[in-house]
Amino acid sequence: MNVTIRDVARLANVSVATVSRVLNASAPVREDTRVRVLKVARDLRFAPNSAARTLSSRQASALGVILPDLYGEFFSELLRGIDLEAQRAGHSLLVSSSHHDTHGVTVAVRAMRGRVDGLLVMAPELSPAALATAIPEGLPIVILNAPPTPGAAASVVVDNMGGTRAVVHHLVELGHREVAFICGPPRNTDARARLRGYRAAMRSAGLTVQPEFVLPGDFTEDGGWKAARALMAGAGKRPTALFAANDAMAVGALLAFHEANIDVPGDMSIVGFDDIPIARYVTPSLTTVRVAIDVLGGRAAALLFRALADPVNWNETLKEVVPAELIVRHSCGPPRTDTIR
Amino acid sequence: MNVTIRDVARLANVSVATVSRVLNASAPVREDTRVRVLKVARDLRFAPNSAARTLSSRQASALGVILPDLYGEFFSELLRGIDLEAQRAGHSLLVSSSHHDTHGVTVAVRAMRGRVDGLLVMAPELSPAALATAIPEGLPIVILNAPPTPGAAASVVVDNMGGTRAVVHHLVELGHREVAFICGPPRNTDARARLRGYRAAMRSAGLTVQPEFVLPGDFTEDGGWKAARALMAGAGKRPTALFAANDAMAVGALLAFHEANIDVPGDMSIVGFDDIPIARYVTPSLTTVRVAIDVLGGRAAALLFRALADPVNWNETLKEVVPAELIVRHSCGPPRTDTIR
DNA sequence: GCTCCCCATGTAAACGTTTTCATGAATGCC
DNA sequence: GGCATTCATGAAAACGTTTACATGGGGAGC
Repeated sequence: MNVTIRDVARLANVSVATVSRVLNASAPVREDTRVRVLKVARDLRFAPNSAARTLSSRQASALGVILPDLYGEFFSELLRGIDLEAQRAGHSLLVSSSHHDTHGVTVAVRAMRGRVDGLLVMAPELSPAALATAIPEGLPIVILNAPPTPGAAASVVVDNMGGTRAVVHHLVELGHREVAFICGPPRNTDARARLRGYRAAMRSAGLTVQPEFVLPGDFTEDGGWKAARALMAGAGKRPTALFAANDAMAVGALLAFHEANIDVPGDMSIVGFDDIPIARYVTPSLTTVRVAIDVLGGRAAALLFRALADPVNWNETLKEVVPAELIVRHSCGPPRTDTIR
Repeated sequence: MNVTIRDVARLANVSVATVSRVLNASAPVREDTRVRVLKVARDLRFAPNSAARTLSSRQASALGVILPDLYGEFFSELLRGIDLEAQRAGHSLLVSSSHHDTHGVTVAVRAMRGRVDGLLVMAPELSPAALATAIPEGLPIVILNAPPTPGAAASVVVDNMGGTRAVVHHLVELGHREVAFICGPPRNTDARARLRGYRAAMRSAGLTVQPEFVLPGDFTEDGGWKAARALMAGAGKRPTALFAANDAMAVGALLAFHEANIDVPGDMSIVGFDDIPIARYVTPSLTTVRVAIDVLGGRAAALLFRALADPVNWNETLKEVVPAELIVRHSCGPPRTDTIR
């Protein structure tokens, strides 16, 4: 490397200890030596070596973020929320994505060992047990969108149940009886919770869910498009409303219906989930469930900082639920009555 | 921290050097001791401390990424491309965003000192000179979407000129004479290049640009929406086509016209720039300029790795241009003729 | 059977900080 | 004016690795 604290010390005629004290304000230093050291440091464009500092002080000033993917607005919003909170605390972000299986997560976690103070892990496709084996001891961890895992300091989850209930309620109030659902990836925790919520809400509304109205999906636009096509190709009765487990799929479905000249919301009502930024800009603007994704990320980071600040008490795992609120826009309406059709 | 290489060495009855050799395969080790060490390491769930390793080997196995922001699909795509390439090389990513001014970039760069092997910097609002003062010596740097900066190993830019030329050409061929333009942030390099490209292409098509048809914008959906509103509120003649400097603004404009019952592409043609994933899913699907944003990121990372592998030759700054290709979808058509109107 | 060499391993010195402990000077107290 | 106390500073030991160098043993070549 380049210029070290030794160089600064030598040129300022002090010991390295004093330089360190000046730079970190960790102990009182006489004013004149302070300015002298500062001047030399600036002249030399000295920047402390973070690796050495981390090693010595056992403080990395960095958070690790492990994500399953980076595709789409959901993750950029999440990351944005985390970054904002981390930056406020003067921490950097170590990001690692594309980890779908236990092995991938394990490797990513290992790579972060020693360079982060804590971990934010989102691994919606891993079972809590699998996740538990992947995470190291001795490092505070906050789990995103998954139930509290043994060994984790905290977890923050979205109120999928509340959100789905609100959606189904809204559709039923509009008069819909036949509501189809596009699932997310089969092993994704959020996706499963939303499917469960949909089923439960339908049941409690006294409606039955036709098996052919539950369509497979994968959280991508293309997946939503395909599901909508499958729905249209279906032989039986067509539903009057379609509930997609996330916004990306809802947007894809919107396109499929548009291509098929099926009017939304006239002939088909569509609802999404997440309220990604683009949701209000598609036509018709998407009725969806608002999850403040950036807030979700920020909350998680804040929880992690709390665990960091007070290392004693994170044996009691705490769980936070981020609210999910129905946002009514223009992609839903009453079902067209049969007489008109 | 927890278990160190010393613990492994002691339990395996070898020296720490041997453990290191086994774990890194950096020198031949007898097979039986190798498996013994490996077994102990696994039993102890040993994970080497990255900070120590970095300090000692002067190899961080990490790349720093400095971004102006994280909002929207552009950045998540960029990050995705970078992450993919970095992961292939076994490197982690240190991400820092929200740096709009020289000071912010300087701070971010300092925080990365010693924990990364190289830097990927996107600071489109900084002048090359300002950028030059912010970047440290001795660290390979690749600049994204900005001209080569003194001190940088390489830069990769988008072919803004080619892209804008193709757009204007396409519109002119359709018969448009009055093409408005929504600018990006005034100090953003890409935004400026696109504005320049638009003006140049209009001129070479023999068309004049009316001053009131050049609208301020900020690269956000809301900015595009506002610009479109301003256009509609304008007293004079209305253009027949609108070219937005990025997709997000085009999407916002689309909404504004939809709200005002102005048919796109019937009454107004719209073009964007970037081809973010959502572009094909809005209605009408957006004609735009495809910039493979993930490829852009991947390319930049690859360039950085090249500079890393061969530290001798990056005094000759190299520049790479990512092509920009017109993608015709459904948001453009011929202008409605006056007689019909 | 002697020498040479190679191979596996150990020893110890980096790497660049922070931090504990020691030291000496200056100050305050009686 | 001597003694306790505070205060600024320096010396040196961590922190957990990697790696240059040293060392010993065993096999090959004659």
